[in-house]
Amino acid sequence: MAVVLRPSLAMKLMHEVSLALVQDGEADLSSRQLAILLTIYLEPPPHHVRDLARKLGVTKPVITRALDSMGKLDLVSRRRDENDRRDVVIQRTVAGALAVERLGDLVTAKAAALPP
Amino acid sequence: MAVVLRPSLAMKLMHEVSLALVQDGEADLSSRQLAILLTIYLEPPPHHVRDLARKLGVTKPVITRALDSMGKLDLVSRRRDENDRRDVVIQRTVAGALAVERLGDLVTAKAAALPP
DNA sequence: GCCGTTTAATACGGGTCCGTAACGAGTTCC
DNA sequence: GGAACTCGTTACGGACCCGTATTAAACGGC
Repeated sequence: MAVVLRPSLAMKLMHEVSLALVQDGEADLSSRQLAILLTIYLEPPPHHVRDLARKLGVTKPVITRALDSMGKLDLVSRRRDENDRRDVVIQRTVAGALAVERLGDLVTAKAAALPP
Repeated sequence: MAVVLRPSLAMKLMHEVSLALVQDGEADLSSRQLAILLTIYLEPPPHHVRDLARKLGVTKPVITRALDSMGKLDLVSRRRDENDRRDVVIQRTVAGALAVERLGDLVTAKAAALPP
């Protein structure tokens, strides 16, 4: 079995988390950027633009631009694949790993503070 | 006690939920809009523009515009307060309640499917 | 070597959202 | 009744994101 979470508590949790993310005004990631970031850090590498586009059901330019934005924030980085130089391998960064870890801690804390 | 959720599981949960929201391509709400929507539906009324702006730490035009957008989607509605006609009271709608409920069900389902 | 395929990136036009500033309507206090 | 204030909205210029279409580089079969 896994995590037991009634819908009313799930909504409360989403509320607390979304409020906290908006209030600190830090990240400012779009929902797609967040989905991309979490995929990169939670699923096993290697990650390519085409895979992310297919997985999220969006076009490749969406991924390219999101990587540009998150790259500026040092949340991800890119490297040419030397075996097939058409490919770009998306890599994790220390700052990105920290940001994902902080998000996990935030959700955990909000979940622990929920009423019974 | 409340919901026990290790950080690694919390991140997995966020990942699943954000992926599902992006993939179905339905709602397309910004993070601020989501925070506003959940506040309206999970905290006791009445809700006013100024309160939401203060709670989220954003300016009032942000709230006005978010209510415009979500009003077009029939997720919220507005009404003048007859006691003080400067005030606008933000009201829930059936479609909005359904959307919030669906989100709660989604999070619940993803949580239940998490590994132990 | 050549041509078709695949990859990521870029150009473009359109839409949305932002914060600051200004605004009109309504209330309060004297 | 008039000044000061509060409330929500709108105007504006700038930034970001989107999907389609196009591009340039690289690969692979022949």
